[in-house]
Amino acid sequence: MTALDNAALRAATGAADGEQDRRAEIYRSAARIFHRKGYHATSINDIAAAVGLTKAGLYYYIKGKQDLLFAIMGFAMDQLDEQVIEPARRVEDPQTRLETIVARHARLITQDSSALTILVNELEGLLPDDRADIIGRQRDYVDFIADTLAALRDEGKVLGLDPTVGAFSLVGMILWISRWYRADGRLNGDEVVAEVTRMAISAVLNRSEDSNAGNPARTGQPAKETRE
Amino acid sequence: MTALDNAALRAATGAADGEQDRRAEIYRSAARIFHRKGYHATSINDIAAAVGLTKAGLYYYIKGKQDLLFAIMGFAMDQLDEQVIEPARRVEDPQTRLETIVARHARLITQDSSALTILVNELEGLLPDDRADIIGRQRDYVDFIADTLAALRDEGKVLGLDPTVGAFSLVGMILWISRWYRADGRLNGDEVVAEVTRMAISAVLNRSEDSNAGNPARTGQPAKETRE
DNA sequence: GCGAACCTACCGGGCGGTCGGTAGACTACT
DNA sequence: AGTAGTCTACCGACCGCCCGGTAGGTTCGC
Repeated sequence: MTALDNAALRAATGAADGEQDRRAEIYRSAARIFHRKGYHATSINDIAAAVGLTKAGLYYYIKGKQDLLFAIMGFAMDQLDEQVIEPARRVEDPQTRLETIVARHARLITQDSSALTILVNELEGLLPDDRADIIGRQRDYVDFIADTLAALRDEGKVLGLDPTVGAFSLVGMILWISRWYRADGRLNGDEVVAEVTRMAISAVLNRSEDSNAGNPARTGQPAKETRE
Repeated sequence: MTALDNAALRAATGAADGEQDRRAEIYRSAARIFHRKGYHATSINDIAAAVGLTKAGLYYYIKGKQDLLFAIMGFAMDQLDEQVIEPARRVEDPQTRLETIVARHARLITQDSSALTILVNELEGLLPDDRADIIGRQRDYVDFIADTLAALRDEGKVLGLDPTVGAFSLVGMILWISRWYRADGRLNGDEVVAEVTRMAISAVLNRSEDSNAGNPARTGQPAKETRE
C-alpha cells in the first residue's frame, strides 16, 4: 500500500485517473501543511478542510495519520534517490559527483521543500519500524556523500577532513535552505543553488594556507586536540 | 516574569535558594523533553512526571505550556548573545571574528543542544508576539554574520559570495550538528568544533581556481544564470 | 441496483488548565 | 509552652475541548 501511495504522490504533476489525482492532491496538501505547522500540530481536520472534504471523507483515501506521514517521507526519500543519488552515482569523478549531489539536492529543495523537509523534521512522529526504515535510507545517503569525500581525499584534493563530519555538514547546509529560501526573494532558485554549491565545494577542498583556521585556541577557549 | 524565568534558567548550574533551583530543574527538564520529542508531542504531564510532580503541582511554577517554551527560547537566545555574539563583537579582524562565531556557537551545541535546538525547531509553537520577538533576535544574529562576511569581501578575501546566503549556510551547518553529534561518538566535542570551524572558514574564503564549481550545467540540468 | 465517493453523528480518550483542598514549616501572640 | 494563624508547596479530581478514528448511512453516476 505504501508503494501505491508513493505512486500516487509521484503522479502529482501529471493528469491521471481521478482517484489517483485525488490521492496525490491529498498527499501534496498534507505535506504542505505538515511542513508549515508541523506534524503534531496538524489535525486530520486541517488536511480534510484543505482538500474540501470532511474528516470521514478523507479516511476513504488514507489509512491514518501516521501512514500519511510515512507515505510522504517515503516519497521524499524516493525523490532523493531518483533525482540526486542515482544521477550522482553515474558520475565517476568525485569532485563532479559531489557537485552533482549538492546542486541536485539543493535544487529539489528550492523547487518544493515540503516533503524533503518533513523527512528530516518529523521522524519522531513515525512508528518505530517506519522510523528505522527512513533512518536507514538517510544513513545510506550520508554514507554516499562521505564515500565521495573519502575518494576526494584519496585524490589529494582534501586534507585533514573527516569524511563523516564533512558529509553531515554539507547536508546541514543544504537542508537549511528550506528555512530561509523564498521563491519571491532577492535571489532565484538557480542563483541560490549555484551559490550553495560553490560554498559546499569550497568547504571541503583543501587550502593549505588555511590549516590553522578554526583553531579554538584563537577564540579564547582551550583546545583539546584537533585531528591530523 | 520572563526575566525572572531566564534568571532561574541561568542559575541552573549553581546552588541557589531552593525555589529557583526547582524552577531551573523544571526548565532544564522541559528543554530536554521538548528537544527529544518535540514541543507539541510533549504533554504537561510528561514534564511534571520528569520532575516528580503532578500536573497541578507543576502549575505552581509555570504559567502555561507556551510560556514555558518562550522562556526556554529566550534563555537559548541569551546564551547565544552572551557566549557567541558579545565575545565575537569584540574581535576586530573579520576572519578571526568569523572563526570565533562558528567555534563558539558549535561548542555551545556540543555541550548542550537542547535549548538552542528548540530555539530553531519549535518557533511555530509560540504566540505571534513571542515568535516575532525571537525571530527578530535570530535575524540580528544572521545579519551579524552576514556583515562579517561582507567585511571579509571588502578585504578581498571573499569573491562572489552573497553574504546573506553565506551566513545562512554557515548557520545551517552549525545547527545541524545537534542532529548527528553524540558525546559518546568517535570524535569528541572539541574535535567536532575544530572540524566544523575549519570547514566553515574554508567555505567562504576565496579559491579562484574553483570559480566554476557548482555550475549547474555540469550536472546535466539547464542553468538559468549564476551571479557573477 | 450497485459500488464508488462521500457525509452526519458519534466514540473514547488525552489534552491544557483550574479548583478546592491540605500537610507541614514557620511565625506570633498569649 | 501552647496554640492559632499564615504561607509555601504541593495533590486529587475535575472541566471543556478537540483529537484520531469509526459506524452507518446517503448520493450519484453507471
